[in-house]
Amino acid sequence: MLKFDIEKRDGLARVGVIHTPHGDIKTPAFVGAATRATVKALTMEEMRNLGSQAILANTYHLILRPGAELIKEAGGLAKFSSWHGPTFTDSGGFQIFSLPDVRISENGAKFRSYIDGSKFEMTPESSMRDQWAIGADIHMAFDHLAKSENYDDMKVAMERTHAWLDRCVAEHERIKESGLVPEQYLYAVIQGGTFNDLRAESARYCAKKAVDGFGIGGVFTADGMAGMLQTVNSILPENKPRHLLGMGQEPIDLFDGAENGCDTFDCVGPTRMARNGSLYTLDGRINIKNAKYTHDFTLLMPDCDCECCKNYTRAYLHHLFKTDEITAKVLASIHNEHFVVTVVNKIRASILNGTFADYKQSFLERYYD
RNA sequence: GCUGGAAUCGCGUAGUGGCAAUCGCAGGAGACUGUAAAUCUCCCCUCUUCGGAGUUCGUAGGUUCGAGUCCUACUUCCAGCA
Repeated sequence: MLKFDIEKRDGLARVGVIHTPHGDIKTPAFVGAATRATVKALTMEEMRNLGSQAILANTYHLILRPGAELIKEAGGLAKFSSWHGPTFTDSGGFQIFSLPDVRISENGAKFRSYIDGSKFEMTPESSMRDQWAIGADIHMAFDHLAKSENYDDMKVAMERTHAWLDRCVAEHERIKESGLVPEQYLYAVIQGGTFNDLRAESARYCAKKAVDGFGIGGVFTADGMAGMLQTVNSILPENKPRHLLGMGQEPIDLFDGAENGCDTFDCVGPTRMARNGSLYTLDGRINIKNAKYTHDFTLLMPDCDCECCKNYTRAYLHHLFKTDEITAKVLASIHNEHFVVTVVNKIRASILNGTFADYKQSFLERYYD
């Protein structure tokens, strides 16, 4: 069982430590999205320097290239990527269900590689085997995402996710008992969309399973998220960590998530925003490509102690983006990733010292005007 | 000096008798939440009450119902020959 210590609680919110074979994660924590075993535009050294505690890679992308077995041969995801710290893998369910030509059955999903057209089939069992081969500390169960926000589609997706969870747990246990691999852990994934009754049902179902933690999936908008998380996290057992899948582009998601009992987050938003020139500041996101920054010789965000903000002006960053220099994306990614990691770290500190509500209010008021 | 060729929105281009007129770049703005995202969308002659309205394709004439497209002259540029 994955060891998770809770140091302090404040309502549903909690401060804790997840002890993984590759090190501790002080929670709440923002986990870097390293889909193809890299955080786009950043080296692992830069990720460490900006304060990241863990990364999350994607099983779907990695089985297409370079293949799960190659990562196993390299000694696992942490060693292969030189991250060396705690790692997660997402199951690939999210990607597969967004593919145009995918054939889904009770057994799993059939699809073709977008790289060379070769045929693939992903099942709960294959996802578990691939995740064990990739060797992240924490795996996500292979889940089924609904085709629409429609209630009936959501219910079908949730029920299939539950059926697949049982198969994931069985396969996970089977591999674990073979005793031939290092310690790895499994999170169940909760579905149910925007429907609280389905979310509650999904949480109750997953809560009973022999898993090490929970991923909360299928959230596409912050609307209603806080209430949904209250429902789900009130049901889930307290002593296991909860990961909010894919949310964290908007700072309010991080506050709402932590406040309502989520321990870790991952999101591609910060680095994608960065590559597209949208940079976080305490006063909201700015588009550094805008003409008004041409002569702005102030630092990007003076209150920030990342490598970008300690050294470079807005005018310089503007210039790098306008000339499409690679360093534009590097510096912007360092900043945005540091920004969200730091926000969550400060949320942690504020829960510890009892100032969370004040911190949340003052941050959000300034950020969103 | 002669002979050919070319002049189209900031730049480069498409357009050879019937759309303010193609595409790219540059420029302006927006989007992005478990990443097939170094991506995508919109605007980009002028004015606009966003329905339209006006003025355009080196300059000046001409032919034609109609000209960026045909004819003449001029101007500028390019190539070749002197």
